[in-house]
Amino acid sequence: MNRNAMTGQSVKTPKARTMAEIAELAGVAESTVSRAIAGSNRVSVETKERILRLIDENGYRINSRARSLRTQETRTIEVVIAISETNRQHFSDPFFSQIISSIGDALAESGYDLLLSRSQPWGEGSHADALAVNRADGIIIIGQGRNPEALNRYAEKYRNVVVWGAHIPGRSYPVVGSDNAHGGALAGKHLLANGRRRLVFLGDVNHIEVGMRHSGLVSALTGKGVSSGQTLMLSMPFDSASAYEATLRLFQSGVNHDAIFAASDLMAIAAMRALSDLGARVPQDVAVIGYDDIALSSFVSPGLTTIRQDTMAGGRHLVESMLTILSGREPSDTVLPTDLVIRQSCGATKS
Amino acid sequence: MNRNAMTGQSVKTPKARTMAEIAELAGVAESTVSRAIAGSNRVSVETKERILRLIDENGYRINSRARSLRTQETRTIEVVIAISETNRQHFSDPFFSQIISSIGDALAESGYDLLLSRSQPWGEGSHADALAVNRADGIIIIGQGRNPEALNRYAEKYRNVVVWGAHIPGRSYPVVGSDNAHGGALAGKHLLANGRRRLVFLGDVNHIEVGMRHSGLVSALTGKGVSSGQTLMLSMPFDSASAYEATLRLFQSGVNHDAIFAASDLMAIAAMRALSDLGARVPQDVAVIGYDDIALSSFVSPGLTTIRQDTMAGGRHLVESMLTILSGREPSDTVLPTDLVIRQSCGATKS
DNA sequence: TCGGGGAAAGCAAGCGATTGCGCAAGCTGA
DNA sequence: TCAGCTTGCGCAATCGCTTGCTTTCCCCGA
Repeated sequence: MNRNAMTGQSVKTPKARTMAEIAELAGVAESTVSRAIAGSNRVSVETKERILRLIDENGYRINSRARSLRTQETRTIEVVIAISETNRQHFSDPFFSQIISSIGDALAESGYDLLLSRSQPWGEGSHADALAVNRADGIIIIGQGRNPEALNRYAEKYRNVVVWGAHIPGRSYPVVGSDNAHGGALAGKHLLANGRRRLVFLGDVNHIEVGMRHSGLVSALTGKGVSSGQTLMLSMPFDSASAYEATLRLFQSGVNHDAIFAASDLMAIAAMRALSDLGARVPQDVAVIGYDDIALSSFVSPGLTTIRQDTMAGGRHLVESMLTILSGREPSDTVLPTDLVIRQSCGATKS
Repeated sequence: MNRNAMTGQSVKTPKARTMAEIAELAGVAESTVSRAIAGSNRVSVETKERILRLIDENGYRINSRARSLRTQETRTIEVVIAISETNRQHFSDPFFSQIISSIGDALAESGYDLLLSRSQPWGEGSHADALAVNRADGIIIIGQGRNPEALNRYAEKYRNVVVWGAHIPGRSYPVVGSDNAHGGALAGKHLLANGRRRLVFLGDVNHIEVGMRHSGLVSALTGKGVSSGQTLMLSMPFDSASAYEATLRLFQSGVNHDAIFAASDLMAIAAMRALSDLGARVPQDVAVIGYDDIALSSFVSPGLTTIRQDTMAGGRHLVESMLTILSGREPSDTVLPTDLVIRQSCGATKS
């Protein structure tokens, strides 16, 4: 540590911690300091400069708790990621980072701070819930998790809740989410168009959004000469390792499926690796299609064909909805389009 | 929106917003409510239960600003990611998510909130800096960025700053970081051991940590029969697209390098894709080694050999250092070990 | 000379919680 | 019966800042 060992003093110690101390140093009242900081023109230029200089010299910073207690706004939005243990979708899934990143950008533009939380206030700890600290102006929840009812009750109790997820009927909160059923259908049609008939779906269908992707897939397949028996649904957590192992086991067992639709790009990439380890070629032997379109998907080999979710737009819309609520108006739901992004992992044919 | 359209009432409106209102409802004083919430045994069990029930019924939540103003602790740590535009390392790089995730875990264990920030308070806006809002008990900074001097000045002025990055001599803050020079050397030795002699380094050497990886590489090569002229250093931003294009251009131009050392796994994966697009085989024609060991690296094909940084330990140490400072003790620096993780992208020989 | 008016700064209330201290009621034992 | 203790709760100050309302001072015109 280099804390000015020469003098033995900590050079970091600010001399003034409160506005009152700055006022004292400047020989003015607290209110004048407050106005100087706010840039009020009710303070003379000289006084203002003197005060700002003292603030700088002393490394003084406004106490945001006191400030927001007085002004009645925290200018903070809490963002919580609904990751359950059984779910196992890891926080470091780039899908989350992307959406958090875009939320962060949108919030910053509006002058809001982002409080990142990993606990789920609507969870079982109802007591902790009741006493939960009211630390933000609103809460943006990413994912409805596996307990949408509890989330629903939570949103009914507290206002200022906005959710990324599926447009569940009867919910009590505004939702921003992409059209999962359509995404699933797109994937199904693309696989069909490339001559695939014996499909595998990889993902936890109890996760609402994933379930909708699956049913979208199924609906695209019906009446197209694909018997439902030909489509295999492998329910599993949301992580790479599960996808890798499931794929490995499935294809080792000698089945002859010719396509995999994974609930996330991360899972799709892991599945491709499993196929490669088994000596199966992608896309010649097995086509693979993912979901999300994370940045990396264009840089794996073969490039991953996938269903794109516009996370950037998603983040922006979530923040927009929140600001709408905070301003007292009625927010609306948003359905983001899902697009097919064709790369190489399904063959190059356009659907 | 489903706000109880039947009755026209918003069922969400809590009836009591402050402790005083709860006290009123319960027929007790505010102090009693406060003690009931805190679980003080100076309140009778019946009163306590009555109060807690009212709290629950009314959806009351403590105002954390008022609370922390009084108690003098915010229980919040700000985490800022030092991403500059020129740098272009994107927030959604899993390296960041991993470290933020582990910081979040460690903070949660200690009862702290995580305020995620993307602006750099030590940046050029010195005026904004002086007036910066003091919203957290401390600040954890990920990466020293490209302006370590400004960061140094900032840390000199304010206390409670902990940084992930390189152990720069003369810095005024505690650092947690991995041994980049050693990591670079490990990569160099591994490539040499696999018979590679004409290396390419991909990364922005003005980024301090990357620079140290590069010099570690160079030092491992000297005296090993590799003339420095044989090693190419390609300075570029921290993102996949740059790495892809640089690799494509380099190998299209007909050079015959036989190994790539990339400053991050994301870049390495993009480089592999470029090689694959050019028809070069990894590892037979060109070996590729990355840096970070993100989860995905074991799921790309071929598996990416890389230098592992222990981000989990990193997050924990960062939080530990911060708590040490907050408790008034002297924090110490941490150097995390870097390990070689051998997969397939350099050939399978152990070094 | 004096009053009006405007600029600059101060006073003090109050945001919503915590907490040391004080007080009343009830119980115990002498 | 009453001092003394325990139990349960209320009073009021306080955290650091913002802001409506005054106050002070100075300049200027009548």
